[in-house]
Amino acid sequence: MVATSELERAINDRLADHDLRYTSGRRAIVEGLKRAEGPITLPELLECSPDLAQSSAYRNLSLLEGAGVVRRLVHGGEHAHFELAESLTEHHHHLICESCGQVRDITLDAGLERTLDRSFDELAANEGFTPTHHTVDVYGVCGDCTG
Amino acid sequence: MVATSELERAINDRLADHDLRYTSGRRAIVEGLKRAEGPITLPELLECSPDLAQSSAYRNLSLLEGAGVVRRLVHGGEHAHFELAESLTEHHHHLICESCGQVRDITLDAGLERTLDRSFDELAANEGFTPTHHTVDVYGVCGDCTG
DNA sequence: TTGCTTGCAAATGATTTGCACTGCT
DNA sequence: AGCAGTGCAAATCATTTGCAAGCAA
Repeated sequence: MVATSELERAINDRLADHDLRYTSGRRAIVEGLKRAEGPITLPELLECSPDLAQSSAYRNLSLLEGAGVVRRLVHGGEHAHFELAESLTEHHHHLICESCGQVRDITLDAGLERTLDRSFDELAANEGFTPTHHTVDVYGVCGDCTG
Repeated sequence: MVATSELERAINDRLADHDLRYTSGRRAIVEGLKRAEGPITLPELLECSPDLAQSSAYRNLSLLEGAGVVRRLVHGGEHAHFELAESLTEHHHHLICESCGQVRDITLDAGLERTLDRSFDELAANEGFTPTHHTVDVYGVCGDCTG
Protein backbone atom coordinates (compact mmCIF):
# COMPACT_ATOMS: atom_id res chain seq x y z
CA MET A 1 0.00 0.00 0.00
CA VAL A 2 2.26 2.79 -1.19
CA ALA A 3 0.79 5.39 -3.53
CA THR A 4 -2.23 6.26 -1.47
CA SER A 5 -4.12 8.92 -3.35
CA GLU A 6 -5.27 12.17 -1.86
CA LEU A 7 -8.82 10.89 -1.72
CA GLU A 8 -7.83 7.70 0.05
CA ARG A 9 -5.88 9.66 2.60
CA ALA A 10 -8.82 11.97 3.28
CA ILE A 11 -11.13 9.00 3.74
CA ASN A 12 -8.67 7.29 6.01
CA ASP A 13 -8.43 10.42 8.15
CA ARG A 14 -12.17 10.76 8.53
CA LEU A 15 -12.52 7.15 9.50
CA ALA A 16 -9.71 7.48 12.02
CA ASP A 17 -11.46 10.48 13.52
CA HIS A 18 -14.41 8.22 14.17
CA ASP A 19 -12.37 5.28 15.46
CA LEU A 20 -13.14 3.29 12.37
CA ARG A 21 -10.69 1.21 10.37
CA TYR A 22 -10.39 1.41 6.63
CA THR A 23 -10.96 -2.30 6.08
CA SER A 24 -11.11 -4.14 2.79
CA GLY A 25 -14.88 -4.29 2.89
CA ARG A 26 -15.05 -0.53 3.31
CA ARG A 27 -12.50 -0.05 0.57
CA ALA A 28 -14.63 -2.17 -1.72
CA ILE A 29 -17.62 0.05 -1.03
CA VAL A 30 -15.65 3.21 -1.72
CA GLU A 31 -14.27 1.66 -4.91
CA GLY A 32 -17.75 0.75 -6.03
CA LEU A 33 -18.99 4.27 -5.43
CA LYS A 34 -16.00 5.74 -7.24
CA ARG A 35 -16.47 3.52 -10.25
CA ALA A 36 -20.18 4.18 -10.52
CA GLU A 37 -21.44 6.76 -12.98
CA GLY A 38 -23.50 8.40 -10.27
CA PRO A 39 -25.34 7.52 -7.07
CA ILE A 40 -26.14 3.82 -6.83
CA THR A 41 -28.34 1.58 -4.71
CA LEU A 42 -27.18 -1.15 -2.41
CA PRO A 43 -28.21 -3.95 -4.80
CA GLU A 44 -26.20 -2.23 -7.52
CA LEU A 45 -23.24 -1.93 -5.21
CA LEU A 46 -23.42 -5.62 -4.35
CA GLU A 47 -23.55 -6.44 -8.02
CA CYS A 48 -20.18 -4.74 -8.50
CA SER A 49 -18.69 -6.38 -5.44
CA PRO A 50 -20.44 -9.73 -4.98
CA ASP A 51 -18.26 -10.62 -2.01
CA LEU A 52 -19.81 -8.01 0.23
CA ALA A 53 -22.37 -9.29 2.70
CA GLN A 54 -25.57 -7.31 2.46
CA SER A 55 -25.81 -6.51 6.15
CA SER A 56 -22.20 -5.47 6.38
CA ALA A 57 -22.59 -3.27 3.32
CA TYR A 58 -25.59 -1.56 4.88
CA ARG A 59 -23.80 -1.23 8.17
CA ASN A 60 -20.63 0.16 6.63
CA LEU A 61 -22.55 2.54 4.42
CA SER A 62 -24.17 3.94 7.55
CA LEU A 63 -20.87 4.20 9.36
CA LEU A 64 -19.26 5.84 6.34
CA GLU A 65 -22.17 8.23 6.21
CA GLY A 66 -21.65 9.09 9.85
CA ALA A 67 -17.96 9.69 9.20
CA GLY A 68 -18.78 12.07 6.35
CA VAL A 69 -17.42 9.81 3.65
CA VAL A 70 -20.70 8.80 2.07
CA ARG A 71 -23.96 10.57 1.36
CA ARG A 72 -27.29 8.78 1.32
CA LEU A 73 -29.96 10.02 -1.08
CA VAL A 74 -33.56 9.22 -0.29
CA HIS A 75 -36.04 9.71 -3.07
CA GLY A 76 -39.33 7.99 -3.70
CA GLY A 77 -37.94 4.77 -5.20
CA GLU A 78 -37.61 1.49 -3.41
CA HIS A 79 -33.93 1.81 -2.57
CA ALA A 80 -31.84 4.64 -1.23
CA HIS A 81 -28.92 5.77 -3.40
CA PHE A 82 -25.38 6.28 -2.15
CA GLU A 83 -22.51 8.41 -3.39
CA LEU A 84 -19.23 9.78 -2.04
CA ALA A 85 -19.76 12.84 0.15
CA GLU A 86 -19.64 16.20 -1.60
CA SER A 87 -16.74 17.30 0.58
CA LEU A 88 -14.70 14.56 -1.10
CA THR A 89 -15.91 15.33 -4.61
CA GLU A 90 -17.72 18.56 -5.49
CA HIS A 91 -21.06 20.21 -4.94
CA HIS A 92 -23.62 18.98 -7.44
CA HIS A 93 -27.27 18.10 -7.84
CA HIS A 94 -29.35 15.30 -9.29
CA LEU A 95 -31.46 14.43 -12.25
CA ILE A 96 -33.87 11.63 -11.38
CA CYS A 97 -35.76 9.43 -13.82
CA GLU A 98 -39.29 8.93 -12.54
CA SER A 99 -39.64 5.81 -14.62
CA CYS A 100 -36.57 3.69 -13.88
CA GLY A 101 -35.26 5.46 -10.80
CA GLN A 102 -31.85 6.16 -12.29
CA VAL A 103 -30.03 9.13 -10.76
CA ARG A 104 -27.51 11.25 -12.64
CA ASP A 105 -25.31 14.12 -11.45
CA ILE A 106 -25.69 17.67 -12.70
CA THR A 107 -23.81 20.84 -11.85
CA LEU A 108 -25.26 24.32 -11.77
CA ASP A 109 -23.50 27.42 -12.97
CA ALA A 110 -21.35 28.79 -10.14
CA GLY A 111 -23.07 32.16 -10.27
CA LEU A 112 -26.49 30.64 -10.00
CA GLU A 113 -25.33 28.47 -7.14
CA ARG A 114 -24.11 31.56 -5.32
CA THR A 115 -27.41 33.29 -5.90
CA LEU A 116 -29.25 30.30 -4.52
CA ASP A 117 -27.08 30.16 -1.45
CA ARG A 118 -27.74 33.78 -0.65
CA SER A 119 -31.43 33.27 -1.20
CA PHE A 120 -31.54 30.21 1.02
CA ASP A 121 -29.67 31.86 3.84
CA GLU A 122 -32.15 34.68 3.84
CA LEU A 123 -35.22 32.44 3.68
CA ALA A 124 -33.93 30.16 6.40
CA ALA A 125 -33.10 33.08 8.66
CA ASN A 126 -36.64 34.38 8.26
CA GLU A 127 -37.95 31.09 9.55
CA GLY A 128 -35.46 30.87 12.38
CA PHE A 129 -33.56 28.06 10.70
CA THR A 130 -29.82 27.63 10.59
CA PRO A 131 -29.21 26.21 7.11
CA THR A 132 -26.61 23.47 6.68
CA HIS A 133 -26.95 22.45 3.07
CA HIS A 134 -29.40 22.19 0.22
CA THR A 135 -30.44 19.81 -2.49
CA VAL A 136 -31.84 20.51 -5.92
CA ASP A 137 -33.46 17.60 -7.67
CA VAL A 138 -34.78 17.69 -11.21
CA TYR A 139 -37.28 14.95 -11.95
CA GLY A 140 -38.09 13.77 -15.40
CA VAL A 141 -37.93 10.82 -17.74
CA CYS A 142 -34.59 9.65 -19.07
CA GLY A 143 -33.80 8.91 -22.69
CA ASP A 144 -33.91 5.16 -22.20
CA CYS A 145 -37.41 5.33 -20.73
CA THR A 146 -38.72 7.85 -23.23
CA GLY A 147 -37.98 5.30 -25.91
CA MET B 1 -73.37 20.64 0.95
CA VAL B 2 -73.96 24.00 -0.69
CA ALA B 3 -71.08 26.49 -0.86
CA THR B 4 -68.47 24.21 -2.32
CA SER B 5 -65.29 26.23 -2.66
CA GLU B 6 -63.20 26.43 -5.77
CA LEU B 7 -60.64 24.12 -4.24
CA GLU B 8 -63.23 21.53 -3.30
CA ARG B 9 -64.63 21.61 -6.79
CA ALA B 10 -61.19 21.11 -8.31
CA ILE B 11 -60.52 18.17 -6.03
CA ASN B 12 -63.90 16.68 -6.77
CA ASP B 13 -63.20 16.93 -10.50
CA ARG B 14 -59.85 15.22 -10.27
CA LEU B 15 -61.30 12.42 -8.23
CA ALA B 16 -64.13 12.00 -10.68
CA ASP B 17 -61.60 11.81 -13.51
CA HIS B 18 -60.13 8.83 -11.73
CA ASP B 19 -63.47 7.21 -10.86
CA LEU B 20 -63.01 8.00 -7.21
CA ARG B 21 -65.66 9.35 -4.86
CA TYR B 22 -65.05 12.26 -2.58
CA THR B 23 -66.01 10.43 0.59
CA SER B 24 -66.00 11.74 4.12
CA GLY B 25 -62.76 9.97 4.90
CA ARG B 26 -61.08 11.61 1.93
CA ARG B 27 -62.56 14.95 2.88
CA ALA B 28 -61.14 14.54 6.34
CA ILE B 29 -57.69 13.95 4.89
CA VAL B 30 -57.92 17.00 2.65
CA GLU B 31 -59.16 19.07 5.60
CA GLY B 32 -56.25 17.89 7.69
CA LEU B 33 -53.77 18.82 5.00
CA LYS B 34 -55.43 22.20 4.53
CA ARG B 35 -55.34 23.00 8.22
CA ALA B 36 -51.74 21.95 8.66
CA GLU B 37 -49.03 24.59 8.67
CA GLY B 38 -47.08 22.62 6.09
CA PRO B 39 -46.47 19.05 4.99
CA ILE B 40 -47.40 16.53 7.68
CA THR B 41 -46.84 12.85 8.36
CA LEU B 42 -49.50 10.20 8.58
CA PRO B 43 -49.32 9.99 12.39
CA GLU B 44 -49.80 13.75 12.53
CA LEU B 45 -52.74 13.50 10.20
CA LEU B 46 -54.36 10.81 12.34
CA GLU B 47 -53.85 12.97 15.39
CA CYS B 48 -55.99 15.68 13.80
CA SER B 49 -58.63 13.22 12.67
CA PRO B 50 -58.61 10.32 15.14
CA ASP B 51 -61.51 8.62 13.40
CA LEU B 52 -59.45 7.75 10.35
CA ALA B 53 -58.25 4.18 10.15
CA GLN B 54 -54.54 4.05 9.52
CA SER B 55 -54.74 1.70 6.57
CA SER B 56 -57.52 3.66 4.93
CA ALA B 57 -55.63 6.88 5.43
CA TYR B 58 -52.56 5.39 3.76
CA ARG B 59 -54.66 3.95 0.98
CA ASN B 60 -56.54 7.17 0.35
CA LEU B 61 -53.40 9.23 0.48
CA SER B 62 -52.00 7.02 -2.29
CA LEU B 63 -55.17 7.28 -4.32
CA LEU B 64 -55.27 11.04 -3.84
CA GLU B 65 -51.66 11.17 -4.90
CA GLY B 66 -52.50 9.24 -8.05
CA ALA B 67 -55.34 11.64 -8.77
CA GLY B 68 -53.02 14.62 -8.47
CA VAL B 69 -54.62 15.94 -5.31
CA VAL B 70 -51.86 15.10 -2.87
CA ARG B 71 -48.09 15.18 -3.03
CA ARG B 72 -45.90 12.81 -1.05
CA LEU B 73 -42.53 14.06 0.18
CA VAL B 74 -39.86 11.52 0.97
CA HIS B 75 -36.90 12.73 2.96
CA GLY B 76 -34.62 10.87 5.30
CA GLY B 77 -36.94 10.79 8.31
CA GLU B 78 -39.00 7.86 9.46
CA HIS B 79 -42.27 9.01 7.91
CA ALA B 80 -43.16 10.47 4.54
CA HIS B 81 -44.80 13.90 4.57
CA PHE B 82 -47.96 14.79 2.67
CA GLU B 83 -49.32 18.08 1.35
CA LEU B 84 -51.88 19.24 -1.18
CA ALA B 85 -50.54 19.07 -4.74
CA GLU B 86 -48.87 22.21 -6.04
CA SER B 87 -51.39 22.48 -8.85
CA LEU B 88 -54.01 23.10 -6.17
CA THR B 89 -51.90 25.52 -4.19
CA GLU B 90 -48.75 27.14 -5.57
CA HIS B 91 -45.21 26.20 -6.46
CA HIS B 92 -42.99 26.23 -3.40
CA HIS B 93 -40.06 24.49 -1.76
CA HIS B 94 -39.14 23.12 1.63
CA LEU B 95 -37.08 23.89 4.65
CA ILE B 96 -36.34 20.71 6.60
CA CYS B 97 -35.12 20.47 10.17
CA GLU B 98 -32.50 17.75 10.42
CA SER B 99 -33.10 17.43 14.11
CA CYS B 100 -36.87 17.06 14.54
CA GLY B 101 -37.89 16.36 10.95
CA GLN B 102 -40.27 19.28 10.73
CA VAL B 103 -40.92 20.56 7.21
CA ARG B 104 -41.85 24.14 6.40
CA ASP B 105 -42.79 25.78 3.10
CA ILE B 106 -40.67 28.45 1.43
CA THR B 107 -41.13 30.36 -1.81
CA LEU B 108 -38.37 31.56 -4.06
CA ASP B 109 -38.35 34.85 -5.86
CA ALA B 110 -40.21 34.49 -9.17
CA GLY B 111 -37.23 35.66 -11.17
CA LEU B 112 -34.92 33.18 -9.56
CA GLU B 113 -37.46 30.44 -10.10
CA ARG B 114 -37.55 31.31 -13.80
CA THR B 115 -33.79 31.27 -14.00
CA LEU B 116 -33.74 27.85 -12.38
CA ASP B 117 -36.34 26.50 -14.76
CA ARG B 118 -34.36 27.61 -17.76
CA SER B 119 -31.21 26.16 -16.29
CA PHE B 120 -32.87 22.84 -15.55
CA ASP B 121 -34.38 22.52 -19.00
CA GLU B 122 -30.97 22.97 -20.51
CA LEU B 123 -29.21 20.56 -18.19
CA ALA B 124 -31.88 17.92 -18.59
CA ALA B 125 -31.81 18.22 -22.36
CA ASN B 126 -28.05 17.67 -22.32
CA GLU B 127 -28.59 14.40 -20.52
CA GLY B 128 -31.44 13.31 -22.72
CA PHE B 129 -33.99 13.83 -19.96
CA THR B 130 -37.45 15.28 -20.33
CA PRO B 131 -37.89 17.28 -17.13
CA THR B 132 -41.27 17.25 -15.39
CA HIS B 133 -40.67 19.15 -12.19
CA HIS B 134 -38.05 20.01 -9.63
CA THR B 135 -37.62 20.23 -5.90
CA VAL B 136 -35.40 22.46 -3.84
CA ASP B 137 -34.87 21.43 -0.25
CA VAL B 138 -32.96 23.49 2.27
CA TYR B 139 -31.78 21.47 5.25
CA GLY B 140 -30.88 22.97 8.57
CA VAL B 141 -31.82 23.13 12.21
CA CYS B 142 -35.00 24.91 13.25
CA GLY B 143 -35.29 27.46 16.03
CA ASP B 144 -36.90 25.01 18.43
CA CYS B 145 -34.05 22.55 18.05
CA THR B 146 -31.31 25.17 18.14
CA GLY B 147 -32.53 26.06 21.61
C1' DT C 1 -6.50 -9.34 24.86
C1' DT C 2 -9.09 -5.53 23.93
C1' DG C 3 -12.10 -3.94 20.76
C1' DC C 4 -13.35 -3.03 15.97
C1' DT C 5 -15.36 -6.13 12.13
C1' DT C 6 -17.96 -9.44 9.93
C1' DG C 7 -21.78 -12.57 8.35
C1' DC C 8 -25.71 -14.94 9.50
C1' DA C 9 -30.14 -14.98 11.08
C1' DA C 10 -33.70 -12.62 13.25
C1' DA C 11 -36.05 -8.24 14.27
C1' DT C 12 -37.98 -3.73 12.99
C1' DG C 13 -41.26 -0.69 11.29
C1' DA C 14 -43.41 2.16 7.78
C1' DT C 15 -46.38 1.15 4.26
C1' DT C 16 -49.21 -2.07 1.53
C1' DT C 17 -52.55 -5.56 0.75
C1' DG C 18 -56.31 -9.50 1.28
C1' DC C 19 -60.70 -10.00 2.55
C1' DA C 20 -65.21 -9.65 4.30
C1' DC C 21 -68.41 -6.07 5.23
C1' DT C 22 -70.75 -1.57 4.69
C1' DG C 23 -72.87 1.79 1.98
C1' DC C 24 -73.61 4.60 -2.22
C1' DT C 25 -76.14 4.94 -6.55
C1' DA D 1 -78.07 -5.56 -7.39
C1' DG D 2 -73.46 -4.03 -8.13
C1' DC D 3 -69.46 -1.96 -7.32
C1' DA D 4 -66.56 1.55 -4.63
C1' DG D 5 -64.93 2.31 0.11
C1' DT D 6 -63.70 0.83 4.80
C1' DG D 7 -61.30 -1.43 8.75
C1' DC D 8 -58.95 -5.15 10.58
C1' DA D 9 -55.40 -8.22 10.50
C1' DA D 10 -51.72 -10.14 8.03
C1' DA D 11 -48.03 -9.56 4.62
C1' DT D 12 -44.06 -6.87 2.48
C1' DC D 13 -39.64 -5.53 2.15
C1' DA D 14 -35.74 -2.33 2.68
C1' DT D 15 -32.98 -1.60 6.32
C1' DT D 16 -31.29 -2.45 11.07
C1' DT D 17 -29.65 -5.16 14.82
C1' DG D 18 -28.04 -9.23 18.09
C1' DC D 19 -24.73 -12.28 18.49
C1' DA D 20 -20.79 -15.38 18.12
C1' DA D 21 -16.63 -15.74 15.70
C1' DG D 22 -12.48 -13.40 13.19
C1' DC D 23 -8.83 -10.27 13.03
C1' DA D 24 -5.79 -6.25 13.78
C1' DA D 25 -3.02 -3.34 17.05
